[in-house]
Amino acid sequence: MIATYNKKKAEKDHVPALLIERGIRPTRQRLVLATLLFDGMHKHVTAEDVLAMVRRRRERVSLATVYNTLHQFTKCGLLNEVNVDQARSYFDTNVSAHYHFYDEETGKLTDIPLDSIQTECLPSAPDGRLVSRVDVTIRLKKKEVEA
Amino acid sequence: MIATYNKKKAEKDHVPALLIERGIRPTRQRLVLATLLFDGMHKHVTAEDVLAMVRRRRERVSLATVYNTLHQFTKCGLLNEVNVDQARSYFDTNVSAHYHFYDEETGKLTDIPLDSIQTECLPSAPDGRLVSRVDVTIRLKKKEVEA
DNA sequence: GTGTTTGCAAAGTGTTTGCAATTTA
DNA sequence: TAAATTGCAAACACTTTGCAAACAC
Repeated sequence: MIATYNKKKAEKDHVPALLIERGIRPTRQRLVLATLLFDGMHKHVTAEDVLAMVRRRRERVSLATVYNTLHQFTKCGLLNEVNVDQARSYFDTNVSAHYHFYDEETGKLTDIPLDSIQTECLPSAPDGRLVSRVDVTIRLKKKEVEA
Repeated sequence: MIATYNKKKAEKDHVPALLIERGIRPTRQRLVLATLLFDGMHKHVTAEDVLAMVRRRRERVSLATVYNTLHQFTKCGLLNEVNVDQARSYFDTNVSAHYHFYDEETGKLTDIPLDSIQTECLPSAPDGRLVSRVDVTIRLKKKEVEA
């Protein structure tokens, strides 16, 4: 959460560079999405969220392109996909190691800084596998008791 | 994983009791599913997996009923839903506290006993919320390097 | 110019639902 | 028999795909 991030400069320099240095062509659509997503604030977004942000800015990117681009950004490490709800995909602009609160009622995701959790004693990966990622999700429910 | 579980006895006594004591009517379909799922071996299944098991046994339960029943069983604590892949829902017959390896290539889930992981220092739930569950998934990829 | 990317609409996937017929207690 | 449950098929929500037009280098 870098509150005093210079957004204008980010748009002019960092964003195209971000794509180019990962071998992604900085097309108009990709720049729109990268500018919206990588503004210095961490976000958890769905494809529909992104489309809504695009339209709020009076830009035009199709839903198909939003999906394609989110997956490209994920593949090259600019985004993380978060699996908490089978019904929809969340993408996290915070790609550093951290975990999540997931509010089952509202569907809201919140970051938990890594140092709040102790994860030294993780078992090692079996046979010919490598650990790709460790996902920790603390699912939250209403305080009212019910099962 | 209770290898020497007496399946015949389970079918005759435990399975209907399992449903009745949770206020679920032991209909033919529910008994078929409960018998398949709660045979003493822990399983990670999708709705399609369950339907395939049903047919292998020459039983008849519709896909809609499989879904309804899996959700009922989940609601009353007989199953746990596992969120690892946005494309499909997995249900876990092991409802005790434990975590998972998820093989991103094969889609296979494997249990990790709780004591392999150290989770004392979890942050507490915010505001008016309670922790519903803590999900820990260690995602595995092929050993071959590729980002 | 040439290969890449886009947008649309159509297809696909897993899941849920409406409702008449069936089953359970 | 009254209420709950089932099965089918249609509806659904989200996501992916095929392909012609537009674009980037």
